[in-house]
Amino acid sequence: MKNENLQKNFIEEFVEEDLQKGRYTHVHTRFPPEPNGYLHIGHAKSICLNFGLALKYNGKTNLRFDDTNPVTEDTEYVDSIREDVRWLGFNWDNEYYASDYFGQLYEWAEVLIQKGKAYVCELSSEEISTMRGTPQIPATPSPFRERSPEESLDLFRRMKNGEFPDGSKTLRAKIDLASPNMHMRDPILYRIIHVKHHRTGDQWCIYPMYDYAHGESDYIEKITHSICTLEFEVHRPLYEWFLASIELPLPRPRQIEFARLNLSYTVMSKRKLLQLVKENRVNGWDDPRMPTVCGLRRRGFTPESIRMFADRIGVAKRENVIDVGLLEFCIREDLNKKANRVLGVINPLKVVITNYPENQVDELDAINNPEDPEAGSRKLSFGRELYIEREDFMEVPPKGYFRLSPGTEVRLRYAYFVTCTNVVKDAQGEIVEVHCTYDPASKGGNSPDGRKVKGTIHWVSAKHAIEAEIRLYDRLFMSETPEDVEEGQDWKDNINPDSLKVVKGFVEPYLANAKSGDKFQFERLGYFCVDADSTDKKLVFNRTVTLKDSWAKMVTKG
RNA sequence: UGUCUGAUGGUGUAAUGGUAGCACUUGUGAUUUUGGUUCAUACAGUCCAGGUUCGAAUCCUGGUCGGACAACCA
Repeated sequence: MKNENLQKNFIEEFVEEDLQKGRYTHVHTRFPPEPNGYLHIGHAKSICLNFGLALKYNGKTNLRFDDTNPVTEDTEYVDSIREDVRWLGFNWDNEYYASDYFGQLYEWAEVLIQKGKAYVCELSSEEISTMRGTPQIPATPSPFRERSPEESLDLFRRMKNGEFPDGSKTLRAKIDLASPNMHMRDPILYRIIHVKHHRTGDQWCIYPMYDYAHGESDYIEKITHSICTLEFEVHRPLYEWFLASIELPLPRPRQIEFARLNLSYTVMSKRKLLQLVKENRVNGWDDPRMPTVCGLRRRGFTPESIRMFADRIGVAKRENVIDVGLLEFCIREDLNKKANRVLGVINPLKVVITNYPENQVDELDAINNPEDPEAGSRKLSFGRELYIEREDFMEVPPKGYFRLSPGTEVRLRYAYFVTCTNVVKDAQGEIVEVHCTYDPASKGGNSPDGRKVKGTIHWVSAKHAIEAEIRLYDRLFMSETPEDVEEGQDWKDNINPDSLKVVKGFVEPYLANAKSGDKFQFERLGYFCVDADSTDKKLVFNRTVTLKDSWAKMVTKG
């Protein structure tokens, strides 16, 4: 941890240099989501970066909603974004909306027109597009390009006043039609959209484009470092052109780009995530298989684990694909220290302890968390009839199998040594019950004669256990790179049909009062959390992640 | 076949002209009342070719390969 903090990423180096050279006297960042979708783990990287920078350099961070397109945006998203950022553990210094600046942005647009740096264009979007040229061939000038500032100003004011229909006119910057950077070929600043805005209502019918609005919003908020993803690198000259052309006094914000997060076995684009939701491939944005912040939260991830993840993946400019295993590592790492251990059986097999008295019940001590002495201990009830994991019994065990099989002795965790004496099968030959004898002297899990057993397995008392629904989640995609597909194939062909299995299991009574969001380690199985669907009558658990399983690995390797 | 940008173990990320390090993954071993945790240990890397230099991952030249960009989206 100490080393990681000493190690500076390239953005921190820029920041320190800027501070040292006196370009800025402080650090002020912003996280600028568009309220048209839910935040995902990629946004979380950006959030940790922006807020982390402010934390590290004693600066500030704004939450700014980039709401310049009323067609796709909604307050529903504003609320979820706020909740997610807060949940991740960050508090913004100011909450702003690009729409707060529509007045100022409009005034500056007039300034640009007056300076002869912008004009009202009456070309349709198709015409603009075909006249834009290609990277090698320059654009052909709009016939309206040389129109006088006075005429443009008049038209622009009338655009604002709602005199023209959608799409009939735009305000364009007058830059460089031959620029190899397509963004400099007279980009659009304003378009006409007669749509109610989620905050400004019907006050405006012209809306600024991202390139124009973003940098000026940064300037208004006195942002020093405007951090964004790599695809905006090409936009930087434009970002700077606007600031310079309006002749805004220094200091101006500095845009710095970093490589967005890609995760193996995951799709991250908003469009694709929306499609998964719309087509019911998942159960909503907060489906525990989704890489959304709300999905991860429901899956049982902690804010700490996500911050740790953001910390470990680092920040750089090169394209990257992070192994989703790292995210799994982070949640295990965090939950290993925090989650209380419990016994739960998700694929039950009945066990009868034949030499255990019919109505006897033992109360046994169980440690809540060996990693945390403060967590204390609890009592476990033991009875004649139990459930164990079906995988923990094999009639014909392979070499190296430490668990229960005919004639072998294992430890029931915190309880007794038991030896399998008999197997009961149904007509189909399926094992329905296993009979064991127990050694009363081994109470608690140790034999006074010092004899050892290789295996320790978990169990629940049939009489005391609570039934629960267990949702076993696996990766949503079978392919490491779901978007890479053969001709004629679709990324959705890579969806894992077994990404969710719902089973009926049994858990110890200790969990009767568990609340939505509570997290536990089911010993030897994994980390589980109580799902929001859980009720007093019916417990529902989500499997967040399995434990590392070196036996399973050995088996698959053969 | 334009512009911008990048290239370090399997995956990420450091080293800013001076011993290529860290994490995850993987292998092996120890400990263990979770085949978990923890601990130890091992494998494995500078895209290529030239040049500058006592010395190059780092600087220069030329290649190669990857990514982004031609929405009235952000």
